[in-house]
Amino acid sequence: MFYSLSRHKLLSPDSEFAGSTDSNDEQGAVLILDDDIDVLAANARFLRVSGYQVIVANNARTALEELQDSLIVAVVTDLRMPDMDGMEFARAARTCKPLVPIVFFSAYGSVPDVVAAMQLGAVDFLEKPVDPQLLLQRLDDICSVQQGGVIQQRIAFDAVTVETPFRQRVLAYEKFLIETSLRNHQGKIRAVLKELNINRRTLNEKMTRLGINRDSLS
Amino acid sequence: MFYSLSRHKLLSPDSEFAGSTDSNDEQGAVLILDDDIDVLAANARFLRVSGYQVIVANNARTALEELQDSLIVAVVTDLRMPDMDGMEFARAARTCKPLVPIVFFSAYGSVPDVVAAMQLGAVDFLEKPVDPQLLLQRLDDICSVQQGGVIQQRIAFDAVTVETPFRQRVLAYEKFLIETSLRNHQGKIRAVLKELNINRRTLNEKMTRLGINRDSLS
DNA sequence: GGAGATTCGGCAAAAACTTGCCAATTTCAG
DNA sequence: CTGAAATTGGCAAGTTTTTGCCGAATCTCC
Repeated sequence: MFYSLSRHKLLSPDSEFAGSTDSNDEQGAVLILDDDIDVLAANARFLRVSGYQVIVANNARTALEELQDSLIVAVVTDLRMPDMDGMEFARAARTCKPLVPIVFFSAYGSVPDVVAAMQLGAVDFLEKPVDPQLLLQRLDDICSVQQGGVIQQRIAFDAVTVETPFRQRVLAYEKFLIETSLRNHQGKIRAVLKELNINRRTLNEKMTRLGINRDSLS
Repeated sequence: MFYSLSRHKLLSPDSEFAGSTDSNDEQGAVLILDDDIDVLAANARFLRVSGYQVIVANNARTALEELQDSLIVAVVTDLRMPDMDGMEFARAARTCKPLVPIVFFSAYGSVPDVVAAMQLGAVDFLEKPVDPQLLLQRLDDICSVQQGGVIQQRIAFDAVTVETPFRQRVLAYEKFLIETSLRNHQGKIRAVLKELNINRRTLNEKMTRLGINRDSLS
């Protein structure tokens, strides 16, 4: 349904995957989105002091641009905002970076809000005012490629795998694994080889067959 | 880490998967757990009238037994309960049926509660008093193998696939797909063949290689 | 500008996987 | 208990995938 497979060639639409960084490699930044500039600044400062690269935005549009242009490993966003709210933003963010972990926070989060956010693939939902320590904790979790990150990936991956025959599902999964690994290592084949523990020649072959392009991964 | 792979033989510990039914096949029941017998009865009646098979339980222990013994396609549980609460119950349920979709409901659900439930893989979280129509709606969604169900499956599947080399991940995924399909069709190879659109002989081979046993799937 | 590291892809042998055919077993409804 | 339907597995031919080897094209860091 999403892949037209002709023997050896897997033609796919362009897919977009982003993953958490691999700790010891060079890292990307955390994107914080909040329309309240004071809160925004405070949180950003705290995270910076704690060792994170931080990019701030006080409106969804700017945030989406940053997401597009910069290497973002996690997004923290307010839920209530004028114009585009956190949920809409997250939806938009998902289309360009299906895997980026998103943490919501809100002062008036209702149960349905939280459910919706989580179903959208949020990693967590914090209550405002945000406890900096807690936020930090969550980000650390995320960056260690744990829990949320995984669920995140799944959701993006699932979009491809419902109602598709076995072969194609497996191929899509292989593609997903390789692309994710590539992202996690900024396109370094060497690192992917090591992480996936796979023969170099085989990886090349698969990439060709699955139509994976080392460069086209933002 | 979970699989010791020796060339052609994938020796695995026993794995447990359960999935939503495949609509037109014979169906399982919905398990409702609530310590308030009146509410329990009301909801059960409503769902029965709406065409569902319903099994009720007013404590977690009984519910777990039912989950073990009966074919349950979805679980609806209260969050606050004496003894074992909904969260604990869900955790226990996950160990024996990692994939069964669980819907929570609670009168006093706080944001952290909801987050925890969703991270545990809940499909939804409804507020009490539960709107019967809404619950029905949700169950219909679940039974059509949509959203939640998928996320559910992923979570269970993930437990196996973090930090494992490529080959094994792919094999584990194949195994997962086959086992899931088997479950969804009560072990009918015929149906699996059709659903996965795979050669009969190939399926047999894979099952042998992956150590899948048609029977050992509760 | 150049040496060493990294990545790519052609080729061909080896290994692994898929599948049709056929017969044996098992399951299930009467 | 009996026959049809469902499921399995041995074999062998046909395909696809995996890999080692080698040389070429790039990239990276003095």
